[in-house]
Amino acid sequence: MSNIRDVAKVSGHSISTVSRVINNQGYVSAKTQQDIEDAMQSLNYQRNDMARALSLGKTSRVGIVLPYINHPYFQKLADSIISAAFAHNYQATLLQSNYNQDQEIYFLDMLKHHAFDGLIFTSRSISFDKIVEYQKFGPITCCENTFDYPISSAFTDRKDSFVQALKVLKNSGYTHIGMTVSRSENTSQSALLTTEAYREVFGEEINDQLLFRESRTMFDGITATAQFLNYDKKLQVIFSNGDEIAAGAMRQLQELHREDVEVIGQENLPIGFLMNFSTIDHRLEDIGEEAFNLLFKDEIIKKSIPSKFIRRGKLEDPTDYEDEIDEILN
Amino acid sequence: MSNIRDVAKVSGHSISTVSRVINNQGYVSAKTQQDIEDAMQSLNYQRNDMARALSLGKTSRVGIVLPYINHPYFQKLADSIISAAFAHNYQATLLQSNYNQDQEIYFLDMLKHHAFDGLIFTSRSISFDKIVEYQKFGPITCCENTFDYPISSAFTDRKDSFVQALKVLKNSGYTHIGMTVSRSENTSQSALLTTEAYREVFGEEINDQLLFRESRTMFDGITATAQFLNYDKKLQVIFSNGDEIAAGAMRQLQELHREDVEVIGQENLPIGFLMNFSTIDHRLEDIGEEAFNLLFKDEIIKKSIPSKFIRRGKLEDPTDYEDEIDEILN
DNA sequence: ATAACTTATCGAACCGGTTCTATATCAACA
DNA sequence: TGTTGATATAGAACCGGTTCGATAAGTTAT
Repeated sequence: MSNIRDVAKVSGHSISTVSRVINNQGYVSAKTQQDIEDAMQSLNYQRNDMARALSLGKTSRVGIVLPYINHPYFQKLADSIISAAFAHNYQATLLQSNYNQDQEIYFLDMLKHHAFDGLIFTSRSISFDKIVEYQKFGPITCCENTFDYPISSAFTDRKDSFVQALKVLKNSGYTHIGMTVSRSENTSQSALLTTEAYREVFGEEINDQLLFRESRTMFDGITATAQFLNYDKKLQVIFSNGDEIAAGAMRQLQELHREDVEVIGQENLPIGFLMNFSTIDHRLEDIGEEAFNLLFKDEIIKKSIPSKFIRRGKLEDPTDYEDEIDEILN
Repeated sequence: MSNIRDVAKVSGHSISTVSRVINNQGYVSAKTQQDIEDAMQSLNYQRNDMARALSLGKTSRVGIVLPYINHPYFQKLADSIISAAFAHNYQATLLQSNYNQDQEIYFLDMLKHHAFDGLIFTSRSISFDKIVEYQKFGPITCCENTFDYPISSAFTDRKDSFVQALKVLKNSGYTHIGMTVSRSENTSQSALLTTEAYREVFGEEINDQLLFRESRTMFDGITATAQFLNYDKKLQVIFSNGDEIAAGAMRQLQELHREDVEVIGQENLPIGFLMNFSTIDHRLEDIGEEAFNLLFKDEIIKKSIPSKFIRRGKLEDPTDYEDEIDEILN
């Protein structure tokens, strides 16, 4: 494998001139250009991006930290980050943490070691303080509310969107509501926000029997549905923490011939359209794109993106079917 | 930012000795070790992985070329490659091609430019010859049959699995079958294999009205279903080219109250379980893992992985529910 | 006593780029 | 005719690691 020095030698020009030819930048005469191109050709020269990265102090790569790669929520978010990165000539690498703190710190160390130009946390288990501590090694943004911490972020106001959806339910006269929430120790506290929103709208704590914790997969949706119906035969709504959980709930309701129960999911995945349940669209496409764009801004910016309640089934709004299809396919 | 030379100077030892301490390898006395660690501490030294990569000639990264990031098939495949890579201390970067040949060549050029140690094609639009041409720049594997080309690969024998599934249908007395196939110009020719399998099992060409081409999303499943039923009211089976297409078909069948029609998907995604249709599991987890492992073998290896027909609905087999859940969740 | 190892360390070369500074030529301008 | 600015090129320093070869001291075996 030949390098820039070989090309310089063979072409009879200097290294810096060869560099200028490679980068097509600066003054080079037509003849010199030709000499050098001939030399590159005959030596079968290929530039080395590793050396380039070292010299420039820039990798053109960002890391995306996510707890689970095979989870629809994070897949959708990661997709939008990757697309935004690609549009700016950056490559993106997926880093699965399993919500393991050591693993997350390992990824932060990769930033410290210049393996990436920046890091995006879609979710995390470590504290914001830890992230702040690592900011001196490179830019970091989060896809969740970072409150008073000096960390750029793009996120939806989850509590607000929960309150809105619950108000729709309340106004429609629904009172028997079961809720599923994610891992309670999750630092993003979306579990906490869910119960807070319930309290705010209905003026009381949700009954513990109608709250299903640690919900993550469609099987949790199945289990939760069974639990709710076992406790309350008059159940009217299942408010779940994700479309895949909602899908599990839908299936279980069909199994038990309780299609009268309304289901609400989150994230607006295609399955919600297929199985015809309502969902809260947290605009992950926008969040991912923003999270990338904020990475290289000089100031700390926090961008709150409004979510959208998509009503289907009995809650259905008169909406344009074509629009909805476009929405789902992006 | 301090470097290894600074550490050497401050600690009063040589660069090579510092390097040995950093890598915890080779002879270093206890006192020297301490001196150097103190110096690293006081200088807040952090190693630079870019320089390391250049010096070692190894990036510890692989690229995964896939046409669409937000497609369940490729997501599942990419997940398994990323996991396998991570287990071997490699990072993986997703490279979306949109089946654009220039884009695919751009990714091959990245391999040439040492941006990756290897490249995995989950699917492609360029010819195998082009891939062979680039092998001199680094290892490349494919997730499809590479036939006589000297390219390592992990794949399922699709035609064989199609034949098997169709035989099950034939033996059960089904004859009115609609089929959806992917983009016809797809070099992986899975579209061609589908119609070949039909011919082999039923001894005749499939009726063109019962063949839906360019099928990719659940909306294609909806459209195809409408087309099939419009042509043949006695339709019994929809044999689709993916679970998301099958899901669209299921939804449309429900809409039209034609739940009597059986649907067969491919890939064994959770949605198949949720909506209760049969599917061909092409073992993407195994294919992805193998595709990574083959990357760094010295010889060309082609690994055919048997697929599995998962019967649900009217085709259901007595299977263990628990096992199935494990399967879906991995 | 000396050969043969093991342990410990250093210096220099190397990986392959980018970029700053210096130098030189030539044309245009006053 | 000297000054200025654009064009063209070279050389060296720099980015920050790894590693080979040389040297030397201490230990063990014969």
